[in-house]
Amino acid sequence: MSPNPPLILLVEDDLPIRRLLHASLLGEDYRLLEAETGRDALRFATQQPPDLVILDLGLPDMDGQEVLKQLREWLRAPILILSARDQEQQKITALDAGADDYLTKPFSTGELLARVRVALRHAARVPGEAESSTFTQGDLHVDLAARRVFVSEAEVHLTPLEYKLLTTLIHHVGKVLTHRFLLKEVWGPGHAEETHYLRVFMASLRRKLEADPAQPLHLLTEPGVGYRLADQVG
Amino acid sequence: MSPNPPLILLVEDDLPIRRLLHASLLGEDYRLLEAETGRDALRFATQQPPDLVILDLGLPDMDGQEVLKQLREWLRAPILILSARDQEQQKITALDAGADDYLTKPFSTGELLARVRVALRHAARVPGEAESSTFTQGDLHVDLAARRVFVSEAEVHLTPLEYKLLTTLIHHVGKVLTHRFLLKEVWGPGHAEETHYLRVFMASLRRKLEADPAQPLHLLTEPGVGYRLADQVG
DNA sequence: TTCGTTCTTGACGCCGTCTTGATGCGGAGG
DNA sequence: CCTCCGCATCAAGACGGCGTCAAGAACGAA
Repeated sequence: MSPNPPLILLVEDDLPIRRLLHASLLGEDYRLLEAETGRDALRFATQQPPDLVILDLGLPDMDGQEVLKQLREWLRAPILILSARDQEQQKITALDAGADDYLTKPFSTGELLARVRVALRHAARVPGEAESSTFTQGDLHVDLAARRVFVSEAEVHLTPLEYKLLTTLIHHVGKVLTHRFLLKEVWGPGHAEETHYLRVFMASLRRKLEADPAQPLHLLTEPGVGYRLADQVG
Repeated sequence: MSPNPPLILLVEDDLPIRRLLHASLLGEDYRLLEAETGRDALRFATQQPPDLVILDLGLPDMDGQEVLKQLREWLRAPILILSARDQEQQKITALDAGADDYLTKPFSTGELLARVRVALRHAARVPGEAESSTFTQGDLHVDLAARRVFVSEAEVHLTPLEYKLLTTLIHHVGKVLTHRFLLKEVWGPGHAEETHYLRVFMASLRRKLEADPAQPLHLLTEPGVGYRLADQVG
């Protein structure tokens, strides 16, 4: 899932229903993108890929099934269909075209929200795409999902701040990060000036991660500026 | 998915409906396992873990919601609920308890089959790892389906919260789980800050599961972060 | 109701982590 | 040549987190 509150694209031309859904969804800490037409829906989805789509089949400008197909050509996020009429064949067509769920109006918002949770739960399981959850560089290996660090196969224990500092460097491999930036990220904005902390913890990290802490291969000092995590082992 | 035709566990006590579903499903190249009671359903699922479960909530011997919960404690396969009555709260409860879809009788078999295809499509993405209802690590053995725990062949009794805590760790073996996460999972979102609970229960679990509770081999502490279940015995 | 089990809550001592100060080194500039 | 400043390293103390014990509260079964 993208950044924290999941982004939902709501495609619905009927104003009262859209208002209702708007209220229900925002009450649950989702971010919302609203479209009234199929054309808008496709454009919005491209510009800002949602984590879930709620799609009304009865749109003014194009066939809902067509919108569904075009979205499914590239979008992996779950798609939940709304429809005014309870036609079996339409349901089957939509579900086989890649829809993940199908609700017939009138529906209860409680049920809709529950089905949204189910769909997002599924999406969370699908791995792939998102950043790979491990980082490897020479003899250094970090499993970000498990929060574990290895040097040449041997596990190394890091304290919370050591780990936070290391992952901050990992998220910007190869780039020089200033003292101020690192301090803000790891210790919080209130400690942006305490460069001494950095020295102590860089020393500690080097002792644990570098073969020769005096000749670091990974954790490099940029004099007068900050630190950098090497993006290729020397 | 297991060997080729997916195995579906059909739990339904009403004979006419079971006959109907039997015919529909076999016409689509699925393998079928049929149960009339909740007890049978749980037993069959353990003996031969299915790729999908179709579960009628109205069973003669036990509450369908309870069957759902017990299955979900260890089974990852999608579960599709059937119900005779269209009660909103029941739907929401089931979906939040881990059900993947919910159909109200009477339903069309065409729609059911389409929803089965959707569910299996989802499951297909989750990469393999043969489903197992047991967990073993060194001298620790847990039968998730039977809710029983053994240490070196000897059964150990765990209280409900101890067991929930242990299974939560098992579901993420090798990963560090934060205090907040464990508290939310075991005690509910309302108690995410009461880290003291965790200490008490980890101590209690270690007393029961570890040879030397002061030198735990399974239940490891990550100071300042959380706990981790060792994925290989030291 | 009573009994037994489980969960909650509090107190206390220990240990790991973070903070902080002291010291040494080396390069740049006067 | 000396001084100053930034960087690295070490060590000690403060602090909060962690494990443990135990008593009280809540719950369910008989």
